[in-house]
Amino acid sequence: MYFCGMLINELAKRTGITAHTIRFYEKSGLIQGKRDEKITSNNYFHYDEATVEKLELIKDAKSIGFTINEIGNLMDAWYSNKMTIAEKLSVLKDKMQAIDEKISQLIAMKQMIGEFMETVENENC
Amino acid sequence: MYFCGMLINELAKRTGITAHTIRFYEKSGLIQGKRDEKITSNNYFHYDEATVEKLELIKDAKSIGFTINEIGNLMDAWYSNKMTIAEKLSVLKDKMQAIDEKISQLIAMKQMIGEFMETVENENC
DNA sequence: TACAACCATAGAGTATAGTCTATACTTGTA
DNA sequence: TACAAGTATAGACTATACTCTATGGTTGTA
Repeated sequence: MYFCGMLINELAKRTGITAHTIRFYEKSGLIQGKRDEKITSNNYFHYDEATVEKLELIKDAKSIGFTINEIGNLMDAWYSNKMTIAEKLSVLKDKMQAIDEKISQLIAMKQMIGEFMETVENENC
Repeated sequence: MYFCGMLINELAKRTGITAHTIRFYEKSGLIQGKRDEKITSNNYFHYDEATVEKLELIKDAKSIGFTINEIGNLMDAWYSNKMTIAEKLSVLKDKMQAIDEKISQLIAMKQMIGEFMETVENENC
């Protein structure tokens, strides 16, 4: 038995993301499995530990509202060699700013809701 | 000329939301225009200042990632009389918690990106 | 070697949140 | 009064992000 990384189902179990969704992410360019040229009987994709990490990053980024496209850019800055250091830093700085903006908006909304809760409480009197 | 509030196009101008999208929100139950029973020649909807405020709230809530459905619940707690004070407070508290969670996740992501920026910068050496 | 479990690909289907088109009636203005 | 501009409704269309089904081949185990 020859093993090079893991197949899609194990990756799914490891990350809690379904094989279907993993294939969707692969088609979207977020991750890339590798085919083993020494195996000719099938064309199964093999995934490494780095892919597990990438999928965790994708989960985190999605949960805070980044789109697949935005995550793709972030991943390029993170993992690929297609960008210069300056370009990478620029992408990362942009994301930082986007996050700061979101935090500000969330805090503003918290304030609004907090004020409204007081109003609602005083309806009692 | 008889005026009761504003028609959809003025509401659109006031809020920066297109008439199409406003109708979509109306169909989704987020806002409600009123028809003037004294006018029989048409069935135009009339909107008041409160609707302007609601649409601003919708914009804010959307920008921080709330869905139409979630915004609907929030608006019920905010404006409707269908809920008791305790129910309203419960909805608002839930939203507060959801926002706190999002803020935590955003801060965690900022940290990750920050650490990664340092790594990228050190690739220079 | 049967056969359940696994893999790949293509493409259909779903949910959310709009966005646009067509149709038809109403209003305001030159 | 013509006619451009505004309004309502229904329904088609788009984009995003999955999710599922169908089909056909491969692997592992009893």
